Amino acid sequence: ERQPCMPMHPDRPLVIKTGVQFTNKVRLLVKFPELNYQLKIKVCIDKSRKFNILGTNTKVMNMEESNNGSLSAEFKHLTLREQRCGNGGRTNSDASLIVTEELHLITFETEVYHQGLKIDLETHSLPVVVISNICQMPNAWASILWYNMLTNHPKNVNFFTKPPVGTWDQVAEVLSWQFSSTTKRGLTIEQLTTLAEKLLGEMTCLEKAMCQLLWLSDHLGQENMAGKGFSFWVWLDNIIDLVKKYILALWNEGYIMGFISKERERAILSPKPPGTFLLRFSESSKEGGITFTWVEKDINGKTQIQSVEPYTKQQLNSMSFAEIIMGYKIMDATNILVSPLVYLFPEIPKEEAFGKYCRPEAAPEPEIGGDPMSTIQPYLKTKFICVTPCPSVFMDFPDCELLGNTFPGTNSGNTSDLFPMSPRT
Amino acid sequence: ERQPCMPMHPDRPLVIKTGVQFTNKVRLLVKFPELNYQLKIKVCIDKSRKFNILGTNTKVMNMEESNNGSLSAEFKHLTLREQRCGNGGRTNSDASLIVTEELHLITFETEVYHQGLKIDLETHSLPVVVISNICQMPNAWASILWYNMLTNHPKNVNFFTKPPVGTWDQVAEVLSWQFSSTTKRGLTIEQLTTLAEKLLGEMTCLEKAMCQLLWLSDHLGQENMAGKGFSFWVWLDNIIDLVKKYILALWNEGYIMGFISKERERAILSPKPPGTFLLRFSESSKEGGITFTWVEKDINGKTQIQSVEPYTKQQLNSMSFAEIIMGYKIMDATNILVSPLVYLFPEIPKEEAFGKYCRPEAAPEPEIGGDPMSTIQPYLKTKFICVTPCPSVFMDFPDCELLGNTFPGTNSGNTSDLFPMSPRT
DNA sequence: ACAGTTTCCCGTAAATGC
DNA sequence: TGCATTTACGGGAAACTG
Repeated sequence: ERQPCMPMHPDRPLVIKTGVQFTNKVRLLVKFPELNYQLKIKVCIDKSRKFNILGTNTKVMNMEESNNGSLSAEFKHLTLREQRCGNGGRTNSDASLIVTEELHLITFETEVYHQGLKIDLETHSLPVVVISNICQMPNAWASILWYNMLTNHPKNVNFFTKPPVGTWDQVAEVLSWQFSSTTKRGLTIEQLTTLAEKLLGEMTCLEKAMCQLLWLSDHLGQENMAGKGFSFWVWLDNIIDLVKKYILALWNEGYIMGFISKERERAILSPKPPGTFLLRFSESSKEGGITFTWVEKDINGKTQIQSVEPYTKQQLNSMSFAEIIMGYKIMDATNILVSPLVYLFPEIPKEEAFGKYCRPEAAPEPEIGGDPMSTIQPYLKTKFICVTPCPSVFMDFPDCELLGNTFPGTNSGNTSDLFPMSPRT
Repeated sequence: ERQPCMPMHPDRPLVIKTGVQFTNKVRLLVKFPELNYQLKIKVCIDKSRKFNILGTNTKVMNMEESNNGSLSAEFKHLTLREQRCGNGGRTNSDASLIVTEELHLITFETEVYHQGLKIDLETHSLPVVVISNICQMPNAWASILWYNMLTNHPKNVNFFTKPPVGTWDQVAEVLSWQFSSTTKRGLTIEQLTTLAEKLLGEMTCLEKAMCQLLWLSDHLGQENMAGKGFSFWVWLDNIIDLVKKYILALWNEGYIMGFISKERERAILSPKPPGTFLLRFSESSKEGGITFTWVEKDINGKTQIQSVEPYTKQQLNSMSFAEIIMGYKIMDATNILVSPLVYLFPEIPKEEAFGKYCRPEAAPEPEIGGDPMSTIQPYLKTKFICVTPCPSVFMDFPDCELLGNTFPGTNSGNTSDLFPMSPRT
């Protein structure tokens, strides 16, 4: 017998969320056709924390048509439920570990009778991490990656009590794979270098290659994320999610530089003509944001590097990023809108890069079912244009006062209705 | 003994969703202090469809401190689960009714021994509707409203096999109450009249008052909603939800006319000066939308009535409606933005009405943690401005072609990344 | 008090049943 | 096949619990 597989989240095997169905399969590697329908397999989970497996947890092995007659048993619709003991609380034997570093084994047990002799057989999955909420996925998945990157041991559930260090090369490969496995593009050397600086701090390339990375609670954890209260993995996962759900085509095209430090950004943009811009991810936002940075000349002819506040999934829901780029305008003192974005770095005209990803402008057209006799106009189509007003034109928004009060958080919506500011008199 | 109460959704008692906790309470109206801790109550549900009650379903009555010593038992953390029978399928005795019209009774049973005589006592809740998904709530709640509007019968579970008709006056009161019970404002006569026209078609006021409304499958159901595939109740519920979550303050102020026909809108706006506008709900969108309609003069001096495509919750998430109103612009042929909105009907300057609900403009400010030595600019704040470009300036968006292809649905997001249009050559 | 963790449950999407 | 209904589960928020 041998290693079973453990799909759940399609892209995140070996992480199981309580209450969510998972599937797994055992195969008998040695062929014993005569045992067809003879082996009854039982799935269990280790007892370090008390989980119950719900669903049909015993099954008889049978021959796979597809796989040249080897015996297998597939368990579907299994779920895990934590058994809170009477007095409550976690029944964790190793309370020193946080949940996402706690490793568990799914075991498969059976008995074979051979020449009157009972033989107990047992095999198990690779270590799995059990989570209770999807928000634990990024860290759980990081644990799976770290384990499989650094050991071939099939069942070292105490791996994280003393996690081994990894080299930057190993980490870089794994990071790039997070992108290449779910999009058409992995990470470039430049992108990886930016991430390395984030994780390792400033050092030379040679040093980086030699450097050994520590696990979560150290370099990859909260501490190195400048006390922002979320781990590197959470930050990166949200970016991967942003890429997959909102800007996949642009990412696949290679239009998104993404990971680039502000210093390097300035260095490569400064020599470029005004209007040259690049796209990069927000470094500070946990939820994953993307922004553009461009070169322009100020009134004195001095080169300026500008960025807009990063766009989040929230905003990308009502407008695609390509459309935001194409439509973005700066409002000048005479209320004229001009786009500061002309060439995607190095020198691709923005229309060439993003035009094809914009939906066509809808021409005004009578509303369906509208009364042809009436002269009521059809609905006017609205374009949300992202505009950055120049300070000199704030007077165009008469009642919106110009306060120093900057609230850098994202636009959280409806609170202004619930907590109206006091009216001015 | 008497009627228990049945909270679940705070505002929607008597609707229970399977798998969601609910609470109920029985009180003994006659005082028998000597029975304290003597009466064991059991909760059950009728057997018309087979539901199981999960949770602690027996409890002993005890004295309430708060309620001058009457006996009561409160059941918390109860949930309902449908027991699918072996062969699958609904075990509904009355298959003619749709789920949201199927009424069930929660019963409370107990036994009293009095002078050696066993007395079975039983009471029950008002009829409840059991749903399995929250999307069934609007129709389920409508059933509860209809039942309680038209009968005092405590347990007529077959009510909807032959639902009685209601008068418009009754319906109007209930509709208004849907607003007044969760906001500070019910419906005006004008708003109710619009709804009446929607439900009853064109008729005089006198006729309306006399008119009797039929239940769901007839006037209040899909049919009268012009084959749009959703019931009046779903439409109205989404509007109530929109009001509560996104425009509560504006609603409470009475700024939202909301329910007004396009004809009446034209009639009241036409005599008004250009720039006069009103706010009304979308009539065609299931998800609840709100738009503004204004008067303007075209180049020939002719009065025009214009509306924008309604804003949905999706869009109101990233920008409050007050801000949308304040910022909305029409782009003229010279790229100048002008606001067509000046006076909220009848003649309230828009700044006076909506200014206080706009968040203050944030002045540009260095990013926290930014390097003071560098000349990298802080993030520029973005304002999403809703702009309606005039046809003559479509050339300002060079690669967004002007096609006749109008897609009236809401902006569903990221599809443009997944299904890019083919590039032009 | 507080942080790590789990539970609750809406709302969308998919699956299922009739 | 199509429609009615249920199930699945991510994600935000509240509740829990040492």
